[in-house]
Formats: sequence, C-alpha cells, structure tokens
Amino acid sequence: MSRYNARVVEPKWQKAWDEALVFKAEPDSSREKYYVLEMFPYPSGRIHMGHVRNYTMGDVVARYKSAQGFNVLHPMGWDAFGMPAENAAMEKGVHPGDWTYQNIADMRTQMKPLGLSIDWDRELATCDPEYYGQQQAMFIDMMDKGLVYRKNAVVNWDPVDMTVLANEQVENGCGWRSGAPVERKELTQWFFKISEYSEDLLTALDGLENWPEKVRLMQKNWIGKSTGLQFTFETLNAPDGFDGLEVYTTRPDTLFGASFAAISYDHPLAKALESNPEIAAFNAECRKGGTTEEELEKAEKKGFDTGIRIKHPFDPGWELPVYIANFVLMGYGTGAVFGCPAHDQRDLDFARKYGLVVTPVVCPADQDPDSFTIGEEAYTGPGNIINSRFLDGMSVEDAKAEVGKRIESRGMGQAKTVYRLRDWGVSRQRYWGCPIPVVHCPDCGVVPEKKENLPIELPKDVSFDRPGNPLDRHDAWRNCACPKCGGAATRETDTMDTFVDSSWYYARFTNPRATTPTVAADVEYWMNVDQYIGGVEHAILHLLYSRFFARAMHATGHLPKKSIEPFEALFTQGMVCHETYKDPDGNWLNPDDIKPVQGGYETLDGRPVTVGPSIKMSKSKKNVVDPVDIIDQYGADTARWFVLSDSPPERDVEWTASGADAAWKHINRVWSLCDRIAEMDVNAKGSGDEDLLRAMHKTIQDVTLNIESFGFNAAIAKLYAFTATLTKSKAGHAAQKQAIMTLAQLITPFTPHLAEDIWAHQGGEGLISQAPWPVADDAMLVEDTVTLPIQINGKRRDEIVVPKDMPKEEVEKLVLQNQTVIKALAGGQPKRLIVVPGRIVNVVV
RNA sequence: GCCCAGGUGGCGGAAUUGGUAGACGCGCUAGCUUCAGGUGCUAGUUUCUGUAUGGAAGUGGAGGUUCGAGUCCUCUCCUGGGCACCA
Repeated sequence: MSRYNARVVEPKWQKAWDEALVFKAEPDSSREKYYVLEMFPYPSGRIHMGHVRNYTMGDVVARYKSAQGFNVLHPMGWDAFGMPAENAAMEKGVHPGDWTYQNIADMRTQMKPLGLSIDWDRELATCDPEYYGQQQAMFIDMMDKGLVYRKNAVVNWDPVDMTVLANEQVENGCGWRSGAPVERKELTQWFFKISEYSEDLLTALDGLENWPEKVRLMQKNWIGKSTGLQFTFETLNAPDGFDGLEVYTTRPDTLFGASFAAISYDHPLAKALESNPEIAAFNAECRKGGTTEEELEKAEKKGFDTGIRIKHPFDPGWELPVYIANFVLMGYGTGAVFGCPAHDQRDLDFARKYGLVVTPVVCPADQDPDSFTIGEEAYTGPGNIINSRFLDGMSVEDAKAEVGKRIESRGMGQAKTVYRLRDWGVSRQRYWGCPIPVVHCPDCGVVPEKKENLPIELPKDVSFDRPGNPLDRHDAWRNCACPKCGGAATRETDTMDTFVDSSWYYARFTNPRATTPTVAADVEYWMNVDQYIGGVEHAILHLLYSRFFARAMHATGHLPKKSIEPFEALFTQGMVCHETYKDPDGNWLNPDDIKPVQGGYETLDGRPVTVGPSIKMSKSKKNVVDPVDIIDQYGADTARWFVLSDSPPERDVEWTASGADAAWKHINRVWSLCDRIAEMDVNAKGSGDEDLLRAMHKTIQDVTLNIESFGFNAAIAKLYAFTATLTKSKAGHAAQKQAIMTLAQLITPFTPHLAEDIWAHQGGEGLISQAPWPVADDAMLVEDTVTLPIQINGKRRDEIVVPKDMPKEEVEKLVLQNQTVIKALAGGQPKRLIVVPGRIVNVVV
C-alpha cells in the first residue's frame, strides 16, 4: 500500500497545470465566460488564514464553473498603495516601493503552493505606473465630465507634527506619534461627485438580486434618502445678511412642538458670530476631537445660546432661541435644524440639559392626549397630532403634507429630498498613492495634466525622516510647466484615496496590459464579474465606491452600459478565528508557545496558560496560525479542506489544530480508499452495487446543489458521508471504481491535488482539472418508498413506511391502524388528522 | 450614538426555508487491532428520569401566531461587523 505524500504530489500537479496552461484565460466567443473574483489582498508581506479562506472559496467556484464548461477568468492582483508602506519607511528606513514589491514577491511565493486556479499572467499591482497611469487618465476624463471638483473639507490635524492624520492614527483623540490632542482643520480637497448618483445607486440596489440582502440594506441606509421640507425662519437681531435661517426637517408635522433652533458650529452664521469671543471659544471647543461619525455622535450634547431669535412660521408672536450645537452637522441638509424635543431623542437630551420646553405634539393611539407626557424618552412612533392648532387630529403623514402645503404656498420653502451620502473625498496628503494628475498654474489656475504626459510617476528619491508629505518638499518633482500656457507651475501633491485604486481593478483584469484603461472588446466579453467574494467589512464603502466608479467609467466611455453594476453576484465571507492564550503575567501567547497538558495548556517552560475566547486572528493578540506552516506540515489540500469545512462560508470559522488534523486524516483515508480499489481484481464481483451507485448519484446531486448555493461546509459533510459509504461498500470493482472516480471529480474544487492523483492512479484520461462535472442520473435518485413520521399533538411518536405516491386517504387509513395512534386515541376519534404527502403526519387528539 | 448580522449538545456546526432538532467533523467512553512515528477499525455519545419497552424537557431569555416554530411576529439580553483618511 502506498502512502499519500502531499509534499511531493502537490508541486507535481501544480507543475502539470502550469505546463498545460489549464488556467490561462483567453476570450473565446464560442464559449460562455464566467468571471470569478476575490477581493485582492493588501501586500502586507504574509498571507494569513483569511486569505486562504477567501481564495479557496473563489477557487472552488472557479474550478466548479470550469468543470461545467465555462470559460473561466480568475485573476489575482495587489491593492498595493497605502499607509503601511509609509509606516515601514519611517520605522525601517526602506523605500515604500521597495518594501511593497518585496512583500508582493513574498506573498506570491506563499500563495502559489495553495494550487489556486489563477491566471497569473494577468497579475497587476495598483502601485505599478502601468496601472495608476490609466487611473490618472480616467481622473482627467472625469474632470472633463464634471464628476470631479474641489472644496474645503475637514481633516484630523496633528498640531505638533503639522500633519494630517487618518482616523486610524487618532488614538483617544490624540495623534498616535506626537500624542497631541487632534484638531479639525479645513483643507481644500478633491472630491468625486458620487452624490450625483445617489438616487441611481439606491434604486439599482433592487436589481442586485444575487447580493446578500444585508449588504443591500446597509447600502440603502448609508445612502439614506429622506424626504422632508426645507424652509426659512425669519430671524430677529441677527447680523447683516442673515435675515433668514434655512432649516431642513423630515418632521414638519412637529413644527408646533418646536422649542429651539440649532445650527452647526461650521454654519456661516456661527462663523459670523465669532467676533464674540465666547462664541469663538465655543466653536473652537466643538472643533476639537476627531472627525469620525461615531465620535461626533457619542460626544456630549453641547449648545450655546446665540441670543438670536427666530419667528415661528405660523405664529409671528412665537419666538424660538437659536443655539450653536455640536451635534448638528454642516454636511447634511442645511446645517441648521429646528428642535422638537418630544419627538427626537437628541433634541430631548439637549432640551433637558438647557431647560427648554418639551411639548408633545404626536399622541400614540393608546394614550390620552390630555395626560400624555414625555419623560426621558422621545416618542418617535405614529399617532394623532395634538397641541398643534390647525393640525390637531391629523395623522403624522397628513400633518406633514399640510405643513408642506402651507409653507410652500407662502413661499417660505419647499419639499426636498436629501441624501445622507456625501461626496467622496479622494485627496490624501501622502506619498504612497496615485498622484492626482493636476497642475496649479499662477495664471491658468487648476489645469489637468496632458494625457501624453501620463503617467505622472511618483519620484523615487524621497525621505521619511520628517512627518508630512514628502511630495510637498520635493521641489524637482513639484515644479513643472503648465500644460496650458507652458509657464512655471507646480504639481498637485495630494494623492488619491486607495479606495480609488480598488474601485476599478476588476475591469482592468480584463486586459491588464492595455495602454488605455480598458479595451472595449475585452470588457464586452469578460464583464461583469459573475461572482465576487470578499469580507463583509467591505459591504458599504468599497462596494459603493466601485458601483459609482463603474458608472463614472461608463460616462467616460471606459465601460459599457451593462457594466454600471459590475458585480452580478456578491458573497461576503466570515473571518478566521482562533482561541487566545495568555501567560500568568497577562502576555498574549502564540499557539506555538504553548503545549497541551491535562485539562488545558501550559507554556513551554511549564507555567499555566489562560485560554481566552476565539476571535479574529490578529498579530496583536498572537492568535495566528501561519498558512505557510500548515502547508509545510499537512499540504495545501488539508488547509483548503479545513477552512471550508465546519462553518458556513458567510460565518466566522474557528481554526483548531484538531480540525486541521481531521482534514489531514480524511485526505489520507480517501487516498487509501483509492489505493485499495486500484488493487482490486478488475473482474471482482460483489454485493450492493446498486446501493453504492444510488448513493453516488445522490452525492453528485447534493454536492452540486451545495456548491451552487455556497454551502461548502454542507458539501463537505456529504463528501465525508459518501467516503464512509464507499469505504464500507462490498460492491464489485466496476461500481467501486466508478464511485472513486466520481468522488475524485466531486472533491476537485476543494482538494484538487488529491483529486488529480486519484484520477491518475485510477487511469483517468488527461487532467481531472479539465474533466467535465459529473451529472446525477435522475432515475437513480428516485426512491420507491418514503418514511413518514407520525406526530401526535405535534410530537413525534412513531413512523410508517409507505409507497412514495400513496394517496392521502390511504395514508390516513394506515395511520389510524397504527398501534401508537390507536393507543393515543384510546377508542376516540382524532380531532384533526393532517397528512402532508411525503413529509409528515400529525394526529390531533 | 446610528446601521447590519448572529446566538442550536462538552466544541465547530446541520436542518430540503413552517414539517422527524442535533447531519458531518472534533472531543469523550467502551471494545478490537499492533502497522510502532500526526495509528487503524467497530460501537456509543443533547439533558434529566426510569430496571426496561419508555417518559419528560430542549435551539440566549420572556410572550405570541399555528395541527405543527430553530425557522414567522413582539419585547429583551449578549456577541461580532461597519460608521466616510485602515485596507
């Protein structure tokens, strides 16, 4: 009996695949294409189990579709710009580019042994000028189409390092390196007009039938369409030019419950009042802290009474105070709101703090309007309008319409739809990103670079010994000629958000070496991505930006109309987790630093180990298992098999040493099974051939359906079961050989190396990677009889075996003759008898 | 704070989408085997109860709809993901 040696077998078949160009993707109009894409990795330098899981899932789909006859495109690339390279440059003194390309080389070396069915000829990195030069060309095209503009926006500013900080670089409100409290600072920045597509991005979600419902919902909420009323209050004692205060509200029905107005500290009126030192100080206080929405929302509600008053639109004698408040955002609506504390929690918190009136104006149906009061919780549900003069008695909806009608007829405002979605700020004050291809000329202003001058390459000679953007201080690179007038000018030193890079790489894969961003024939053939797979953490930003960018690429002639939704189907996979370990001093321990002992673990030098919960593998918690070690130890097939077994792909999977062991044992069991069958007498007859083949066809059907529906763990369970059936089978050689060959085909997407080896060992023709997918024979799936469970009052008590198509009446008769049923009825008649054909019987006594 | 998921044996999880809860794997228990090297094989394994055929309970918690609920509805608790400059 021969043993299975993954270390020899796996490289052997990988070489065979390479030589036969099995995964090379070429357009072929005679065949239907299938484009499988996994979210490309950031080149950190090491692959991790999350990558293994992601790319194995994609590989299962790619190999399965290929076996079904599709012309499969399955490429790989690198999301190669970003902050870690600059951090490495600062910490280790290496150039970000050198660091990145070395990481790419390392990760490619680590990834290849997995045996993924990737067309490596299409590999790309977003930091290649060949890639980002085309991105610059599209930026210019988008400028031409009016999809790009500049405006002021706030950034996190480190006042000590004099540099812009990413949200990630802000720790507890302070800069991560300097430790100085972070301030919000306005800079002129570049924006993409994603908001122009708000409505389209929203309504098109309905067409994304093969996206997870939760992702569509998250995007819908992110876009945040709301219909409301925008109108102007007349102001009293306001500075010149502020005769009116324009507010936006989604609750005009609560207008008679208003007790104040609040404006953002960035509102022009708030700024105009800054000559008052108290207001200037308050606004400055509000500008402290980071820029994340979470931070803004969680901040304590603070307000400052400006002394300005506004008049209620329906009662000239009714005046309301105007506050500057830290919870009103300038970026949404008009940056000013009226507050109705009874029916909005933030307004209520604010009103309680500043002692403002709380008048309920919507009364829930089950409450008495005369006694209904608001405590610490605002009432936001439906009801009838009260305390609101001409609105009293109306529903919320009717009152909204009535107020809207009256405001509009008086010319004070109009209904307006607004979106929460903000334009996409793409400026980054950093070196390691795609340069924005624009020149600032003292005479011509902001001028796009000429396309023939692209790519605008990053200069290589830069230093990171000081904080800030090295491009700002690189005069030789920065100084240039104006593309328009030829005079002395300077380059834009902002680079693009790395989300731009990842917003179109899927299109570039269709022809990664082209001298235009895309080539019409190639995108026409290969687009769209039929199956996109990646982490759910990208559910909003990356996917929304990609959807926008595809639209922008269509508008600029780089993608056909059909590709404005580039991902036909999306699958979001879970993370790979592992237990955590700590020594008695509370230090995190790597799984390699501990050994199992009675009832737990201890450190290698014998100290007790505390076992913590299983959480996402991360370096900081040291709960990582390096895929490279696993592949060295067990082989790629074991790693692939294990990451797909046990947990459903959309959920987190826990990596356990025993689980990896089980996968390895299984692979060896399948191999010895193959070996045993190969050594049988080819003329050997046995018993149970029919049963074995029936089980085989059932397995074909089950595994196929499970792969189609991303039930990889369930498919694996079926494959385990069939392996056990075949192991125990006493069938003759012919049936057993057919069974093992079919089993090999069914495991090809999961453990392709083992499958190839079985195929070859059994004398299969060619490569199994090029063999067609097996088809279940319907005749072999039909069962003659069916086992019906009998429930009495909903509890399973017995079962009967009946012919598959026995009429209901016959089944009822049989059920009433059943001993358990007779006993339960005790001579009486059933109250009800429910027979669900082929499923279940329920007797109600 | 806001948005989105998920809670099922000792553990990871399955359940044809309202029809036998616990498939498959791990672990554990018992037995067989002795190939010495990440053994292999057989049987058992939700909990409680009973000598037993059996009975009762059971899918985070509390209610509800239904002949029938892990699955649908309401409330609630806990865990995870995202929140626009991490990728």
